[in-house]
Amino acid sequence: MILEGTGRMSINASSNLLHQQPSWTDGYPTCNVPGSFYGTQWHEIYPQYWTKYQVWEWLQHFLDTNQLDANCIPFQDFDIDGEHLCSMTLHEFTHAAGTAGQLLYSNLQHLKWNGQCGSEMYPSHNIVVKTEQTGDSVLMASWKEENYLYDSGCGSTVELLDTKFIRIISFSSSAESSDEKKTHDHPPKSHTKKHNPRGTHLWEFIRDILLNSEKNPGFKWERRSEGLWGKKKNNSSMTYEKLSRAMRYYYKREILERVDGRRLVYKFGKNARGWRENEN
DNA sequence: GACGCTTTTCCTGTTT
DNA sequence: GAAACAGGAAAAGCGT
Repeated sequence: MILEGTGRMSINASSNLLHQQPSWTDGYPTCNVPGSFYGTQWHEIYPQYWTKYQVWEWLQHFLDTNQLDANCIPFQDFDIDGEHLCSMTLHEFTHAAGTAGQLLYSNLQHLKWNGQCGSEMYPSHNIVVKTEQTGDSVLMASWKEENYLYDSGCGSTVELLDTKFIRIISFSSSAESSDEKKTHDHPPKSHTKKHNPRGTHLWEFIRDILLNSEKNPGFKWERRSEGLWGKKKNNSSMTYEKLSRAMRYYYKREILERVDGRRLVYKFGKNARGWRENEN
C-alpha cells in the first residue's frame, strides 16, 4: 500500500546545492545504532553489493550530510541495487539528479575505489560477511543474522515533520494472494515467533527509527522504514492498516496523540519517552 | 494454567 | 468512490 508517492520529502530547503561541496571526506557521522534494525548498513560494504534499500540509505545520507532538499534527488530514479548503481554513467547521474547527480557520481566513485567499507572506517564494527554460492548472498547472510527477511520489493516511509510529529509517507506490504495470506495470518506455532511484546514496543520502534537517523535539523526521512516493523516481527502480512490500528491504541495511553485534520500524521504524547533531543 | 499486557487481525462506520 | 481514520471485538504471543 502506497500512501503517498515516493520521492517526496518535506525538509529544510536551507542548503545551496551549487555552492556546497560534499563533506564525505570529513568522515561519516556515527550512526550510533547498536544492534541496528537495519542489518548491514550501506557504509559497511562496497557499493557494488548494496541493496535497493542501501542505495536509498546512501542517498538519504548524502542529503543529510549536505543539507540538501530531498527534491534534489528523484528517489524513484534510484530504485535500483548497488550493482546497477555502479554501472551508471556520469551522464545518467546528471540526467537523473542534475548537479546533485554529479556529486553523487563523484562520491560513488570514491566509495567504489577507496574502500570506505568495513573495519577501516568502523573499527568497532565486527561485520561478518558470509560467502555463499549465490551472487546476492552476501547481504542476505547479514540480514538473516538480524532475523529479517529482506525483501527489496517493499518500501515504507516514516517522516518526522518536526520534533514531535511523525508522518507515514508510504507503507507497503508484500503483495499476496488470498491463499498466501491465510498461511501468513495463522502460521504454525512452532515456526516463528510472531511478535514479542516484551521486546521492542511498536512506539519505541518508531521512535528509534526516527532517532537513529543521522542528526539533522531538518528531520526528514523518506524510504527509511522499509516495512521494518513487519520484518522485525517476521510478519510479512503486516499492513499499514494493522500498524495504524496498533498505533491508535497508543492514544488511550497517551503515548501518541491525535493530530486533527492531518492524515498520516502522528504525534508523540506525554507518555512517550526518549524521543526528545535532550532526553536520554 | 491463569492472568495481564501488547500486538495482530478483522470488522463496521465515519471522515476527508 | 477511494483512502484514511476511529474504535470495538476477539485472538495470539509473551512474560510472570
